Amino acid sequence: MNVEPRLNDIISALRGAAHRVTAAKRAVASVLVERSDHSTADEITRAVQRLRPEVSPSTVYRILEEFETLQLVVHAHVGHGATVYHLAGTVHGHLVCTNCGSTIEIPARHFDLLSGDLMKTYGFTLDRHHVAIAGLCADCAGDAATR
Amino acid sequence: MNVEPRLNDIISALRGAAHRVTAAKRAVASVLVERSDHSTADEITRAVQRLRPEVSPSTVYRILEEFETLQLVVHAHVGHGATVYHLAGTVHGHLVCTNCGSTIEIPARHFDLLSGDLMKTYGFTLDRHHVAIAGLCADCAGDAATR
DNA sequence: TTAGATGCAAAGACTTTGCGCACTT
DNA sequence: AAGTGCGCAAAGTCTTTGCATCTAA
Repeated sequence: MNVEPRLNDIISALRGAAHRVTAAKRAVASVLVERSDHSTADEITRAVQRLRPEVSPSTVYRILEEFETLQLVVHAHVGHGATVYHLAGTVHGHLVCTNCGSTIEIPARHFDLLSGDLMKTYGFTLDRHHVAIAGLCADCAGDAATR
Repeated sequence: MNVEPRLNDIISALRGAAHRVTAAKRAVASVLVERSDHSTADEITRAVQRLRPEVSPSTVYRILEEFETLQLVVHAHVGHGATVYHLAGTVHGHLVCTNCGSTIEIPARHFDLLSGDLMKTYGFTLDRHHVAIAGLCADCAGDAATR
């Protein structure tokens, strides 16, 4: 018992919002729960299709969008690649290496200072769920230095 | 005399790197110089075509890529939309409102603390040119509060 | 002269949309 | 029974690529 609760939370949220609970939604939800990391719509689709081969990509997109409006899921844009999705609740930022493409998740508290600064200076409300910072990861920076 | 210098700088950089100087590159360069703000490839293409209608979008993409490798231009990904490009030299970050889509340019110094923090904690080298922070601009945050 | 650049058109990657049938409620 | 959700296929947006031609050096 460690993934079940979240799955049921999602189902409950759907019912609570008077949205229908379908096989496709269950499958997407279970995939999101079992993959704690970020996934592209394509990765999610392929994982869902292992459970239910008939589910189409467009359905996955529609379900992800629905889950986002219910605040069950958040997405982020990490550089060139496709949009990535993950369950809400684990609020964090992303460091994306522009060289090797790897993504590091970091706790939201790293953005506390910046957040306050931007609010004070520009009245801008930073969205901690959605932050993606580009740069070089330690490995790639090292490579560059050695090269 | 205020746009000429930068245009010539670009031409010089091309020559210095033994790259060819063509009409299309001149047109892209002059468009980049006259638009100090960010532009998508499509906007740049349309502006270029006002000068030289025969220039194709693919050429613009290729030229932008070339200019990036020469560090004359940098790009950033601002949320859902297309990649935006601007001349290098004005190092800054971007605040992108997820509600109205507006972009605010902010000086790189806002990222100094975060940058040091990420380096210390993760060995991650933040790319100040490329940072796009999502959130709500002052107007949209106000609207949300009022609504 | 000749390597590199361009224009055009086609292909690609990712995402959205239209439509009729199926399934949840 | 009623209406939402789904699968499929087509369209859309942004970007890249192949190829024959043209051009800067």
